[in-house]
Amino acid sequence: AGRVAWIRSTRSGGPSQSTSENSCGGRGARGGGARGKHPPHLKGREIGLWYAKWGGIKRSEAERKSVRTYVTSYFDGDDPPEGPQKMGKVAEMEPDKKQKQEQEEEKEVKMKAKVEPRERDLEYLFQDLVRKPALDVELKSDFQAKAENPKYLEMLKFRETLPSYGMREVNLVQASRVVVISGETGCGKTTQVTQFILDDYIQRGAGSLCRVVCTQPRRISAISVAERVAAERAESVGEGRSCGYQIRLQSRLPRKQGSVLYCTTGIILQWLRSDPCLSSISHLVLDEVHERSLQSDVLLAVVRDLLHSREDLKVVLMSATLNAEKFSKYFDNCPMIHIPGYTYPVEEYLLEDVVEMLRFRPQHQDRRPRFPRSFLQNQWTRPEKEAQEAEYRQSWPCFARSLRDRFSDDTIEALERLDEDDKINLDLIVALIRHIVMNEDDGAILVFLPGWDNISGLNDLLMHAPDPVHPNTITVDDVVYVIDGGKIKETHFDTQNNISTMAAEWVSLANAKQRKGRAGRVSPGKCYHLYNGLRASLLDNYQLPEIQRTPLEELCLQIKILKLGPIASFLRKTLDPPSEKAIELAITHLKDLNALDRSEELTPLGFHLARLPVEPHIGKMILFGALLACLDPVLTIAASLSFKDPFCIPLGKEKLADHRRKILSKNSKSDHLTIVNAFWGWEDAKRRGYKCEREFCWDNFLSANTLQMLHNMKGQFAEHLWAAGFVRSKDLKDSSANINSENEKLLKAVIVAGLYPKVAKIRPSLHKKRPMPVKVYTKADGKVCIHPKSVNAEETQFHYTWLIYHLKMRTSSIFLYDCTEVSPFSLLFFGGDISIQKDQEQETIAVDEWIVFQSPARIAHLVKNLKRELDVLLEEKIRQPRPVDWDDRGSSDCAVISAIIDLITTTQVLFIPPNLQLCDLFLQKI
DNA sequence: AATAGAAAC
Repeated sequence: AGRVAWIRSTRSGGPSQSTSENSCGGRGARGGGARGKHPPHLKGREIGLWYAKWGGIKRSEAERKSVRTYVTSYFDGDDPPEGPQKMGKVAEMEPDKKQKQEQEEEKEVKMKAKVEPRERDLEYLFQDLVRKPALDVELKSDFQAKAENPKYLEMLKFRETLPSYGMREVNLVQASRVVVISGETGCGKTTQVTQFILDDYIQRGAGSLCRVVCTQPRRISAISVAERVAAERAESVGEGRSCGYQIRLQSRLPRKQGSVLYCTTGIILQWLRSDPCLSSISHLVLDEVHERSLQSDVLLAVVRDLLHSREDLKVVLMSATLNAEKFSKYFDNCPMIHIPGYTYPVEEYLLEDVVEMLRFRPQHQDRRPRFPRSFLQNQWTRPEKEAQEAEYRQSWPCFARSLRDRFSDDTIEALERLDEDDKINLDLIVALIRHIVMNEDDGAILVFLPGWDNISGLNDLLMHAPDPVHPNTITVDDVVYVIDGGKIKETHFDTQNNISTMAAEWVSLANAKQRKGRAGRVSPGKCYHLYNGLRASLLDNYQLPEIQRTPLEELCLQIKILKLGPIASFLRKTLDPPSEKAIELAITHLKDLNALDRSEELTPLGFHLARLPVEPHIGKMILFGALLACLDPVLTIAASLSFKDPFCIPLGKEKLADHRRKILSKNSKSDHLTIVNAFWGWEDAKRRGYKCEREFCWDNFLSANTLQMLHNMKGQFAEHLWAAGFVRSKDLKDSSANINSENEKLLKAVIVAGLYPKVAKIRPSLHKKRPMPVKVYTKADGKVCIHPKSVNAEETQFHYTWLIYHLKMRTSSIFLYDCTEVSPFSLLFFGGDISIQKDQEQETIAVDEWIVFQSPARIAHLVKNLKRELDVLLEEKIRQPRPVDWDDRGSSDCAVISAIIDLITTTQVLFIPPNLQLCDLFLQKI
């Protein structure tokens, strides 16, 4: 033994990886241009509808109109299928206004109707699984030919050793509409079940009737499983083959009939928008349902309803063994198949065993006076956890007594001491690693720790340890020893205080089992759990499902656009529904955002927000970026907020990385603009060649992979905006969409437009001589902290007293993870409702009665009027998406928007009373 | 003065 590595614990227990192979064009397989082919921006059902109209199928005028209306619900206008409407046509379209209005009304009706009869008539267009006898024959003979293929046979020899292989005869999948297959990692169910289904059809000469889609929770697994399956079939992945994959922005699609597609769960949820019956799928296999991801829980609920209308659809749920029954019950006690897993035996040890074996005696970590445990504990402990802790403390004396006949008194005392401290004892882990290195056989050691601070701490300890044990890279197959720290970081959503939280919690039994399994992949192994027997007996079987731990805004919009019925009644149908309070909070929030109206229907804004693959706030920012012609940088910010920022902070280089970020911020006092600067820098470096790119990333602690992913996501957003009619070109660099892209103040205003009301107030430090960090407050939480990773964390000088942020989370305190300093004007024009007050000789203007500025009433009224005009204009733009015509300075849109942009851009301070110049500016612009 | 993980036609 001599190698050790740790990984941040995750629900799935695996080290995180991300791929972002170049996928410019992701869906590029569909080249446009060829005459008679659908335009490339159409997707799913829209393609079918396009062919229905343009592909020569004859239909009556009335039907044609209805089809068109459906399409126009997103692709507004009567333009030729080559692209979105051209601006030059606007004038000619004027007389059509009345017709447009009718279409609007018809759309309303359609959005409310659950199943539109005419839509059902069109269903056959998507019923792609029409039997093709020639294909059946071809597939069958191909399959028979494989029996001679040495590569295939060699693979088959391996496949036959998998536990799953034994179940290929059990054709319950065909006999029952829903089946739960349970089995542990390594039994091969993910790769084999899909193939058994497909090969069964092929052998029966019905290959063309089979299209298996298998969902995966992670992008990485969708790709690697697809590649594995293709290899087992002695094929390559993709085009025209029997196996392929699709993930966001990247796909290698197999032939449509007689094939297996591996995709991420989100892809299927997107498919449902254009094809609510999944009519082209014969078999839907949902893998890893036991992980209880938000998306898989939602898809389960959708599929359960779908089974009423799709009598021919077969559904397979694949789960770990522990809770397979729960899924069977959810699907009307459907049959279950269990596949025994084969792994090498792993010996398990609990904390008492480890302490006794090492004769470990904890040192007091420091000389701090010891506070009672209850005081040290997180002050926001949830009630369930509180009850569990009470039970633990109550049972401890009895448990300690039971240890006496097997363990020494010193060990029991050590256990009590370890218990006083809520933290993971790193000295114990070092001692255990040393023990394994000295006394056990060779093999890699994998340590599960809940967070960065433990990892960094253990790294330091090991680097300075006298024995030659240093962290190293290991592979899955190297692992023989697993040290399970027993904790896992979990986010929750605290509905009481309306805030997301993250804290280290005890693992679940499922987590512990998964971690243990890592030790027995290639040989017998050992697993050391760093919690005692009493704790082990109190662990939950599973973590709470994600749907109960997360804010629900985005999901609510999805439910609306998928027309799954009233939000609350749909959510109540899920396997473990979220609390009524959480649902209510999300709906209220969406109403405040003007995404839902009073009867919980999508507003025009809500409709566009639901179509964009981002959270509603970020979606709003994207729309404003398009309308205010600063598209490119705003898309960078949006992509980064909805994925992750591109910065890396390597162990031990935190200070340097902070410093480089600060330089990239160019004194903008904005994390968001820092990302924009980094992205532009990267694009520039990339243009100068691969070496420059690498150097730029290295120097600035940037991840090229993440940047590439952000780039691809930006392209996807731009495509959406173009398809919806908000911009003229698909190209996000198009000059008409970027007139204001260099305008820092306007960019900040657009960030406000998107993220409002996530606002914090800065209270400048009063020490004029010695600059002190500022104090920051929010309306709902009182004092909060700027996260140390933010470029504003140590900032002492601000121009304004307001910050806008996106992510706020309660960990050790409440942190704003990202923020941008913003001006009063941006809050006035892009924030909430304005009110004007006059009390005690003081005239003020306030946004949502919290953000208050002093202002002469005359100016306040001007601001309020201008804001009202802006709101009307923006609403109109969103209801009928059209790019702003920046060339026509006389048009009313241009005048109002230009006035506001001028104000935001040119005015340093709002109130220099009495500011005649400012008034003139208003009057002139209005 | 601190950084669980995953995901979108």
